Amino acid sequence: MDTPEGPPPERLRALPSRLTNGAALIANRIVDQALAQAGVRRYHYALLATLEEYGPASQAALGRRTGIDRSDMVTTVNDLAERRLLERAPDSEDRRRNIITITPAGRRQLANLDRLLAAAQDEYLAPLSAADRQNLIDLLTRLVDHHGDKHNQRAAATPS
Amino acid sequence: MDTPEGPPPERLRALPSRLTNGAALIANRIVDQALAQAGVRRYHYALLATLEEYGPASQAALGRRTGIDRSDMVTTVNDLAERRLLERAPDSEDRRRNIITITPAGRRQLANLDRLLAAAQDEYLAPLSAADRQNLIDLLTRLVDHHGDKHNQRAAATPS
DNA sequence: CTCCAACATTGGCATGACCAACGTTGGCTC
DNA sequence: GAGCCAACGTTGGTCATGCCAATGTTGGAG
Repeated sequence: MDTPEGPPPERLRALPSRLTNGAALIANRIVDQALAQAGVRRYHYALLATLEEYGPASQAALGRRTGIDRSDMVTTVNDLAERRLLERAPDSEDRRRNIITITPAGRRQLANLDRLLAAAQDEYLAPLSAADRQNLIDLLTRLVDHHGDKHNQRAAATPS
Repeated sequence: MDTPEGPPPERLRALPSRLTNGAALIANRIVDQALAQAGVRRYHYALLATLEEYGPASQAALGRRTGIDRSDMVTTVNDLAERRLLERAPDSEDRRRNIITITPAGRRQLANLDRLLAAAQDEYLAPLSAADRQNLIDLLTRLVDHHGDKHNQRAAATPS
């Protein structure tokens, strides 16, 4: 028949911000789907990965490192604590704090998630060669670093 | 104390999906802020730009070209019609359709938005050279194209 | 004339990324 | 010590985005 649709307008296709957002949509969809196989969402993975990498920490500190808001951190910790993937214990030295510790089960789940996530990255980056992928990572890293992690750049530039 | 925080874990920093998402967050924030100066959001710009580029069309067709969902299109058209930036008229030849047409005021606003948006892109891409920018655009375009616009690839690959 | 497809519209939903307020606790300064 | 401010965890919101489902209408194909 005729041509019911045309492709998106050039004006929009050329917009870097729009391209970035489109790619993010795709990446997030793939990643979410992968993590969903383990009944987990992105926040959960980020938290577990940070815990294993840095060791036990307070919720606030974890929030700063992952970029997760304090309030969202509460929910995330709740979820994972229910499943015994981590433990929340009051800090004896500072009773304002909860010390979050990853459990052995948490580590096992994390290993599983790493596997799922690696496959997801691969699917996302499928059309790119290894060199292209590194190139993309470099470019995006420069963008992200330049704009300081969100609007959180307090400790980033200000020594004290 | 000194620095209670460390940077985000390497595991997360290296994740392309996460980098992409981070960049998208930044880009969207900058763009939203720019468009807000004209009291407009991304959907509004996308619609106006598509209208000027392709001429009058039905809401459904515009939705397909912009990637805006039909239901969201209704709201977007409502917004812009209220401000007389476009006109919604029933199609005399197919009474199911509304033909959306950009107005002169709409074109003027669009020109204004283009200006704001160009500045926003520039801010977003600030740390990258011209070559880097083109490189990034190419890479992202390949990603987006490969994954077919979202999960909409009905006409894209499937004949019938 | 029937049946199905496309359309516009309403209403909803989940998520992500936020912000504000609260009560508690720690640490600092007077 | 008393008072004050900062940090903490928690609750309870907000807002836009990207979606999906159901409805009623209209067109067109058979």
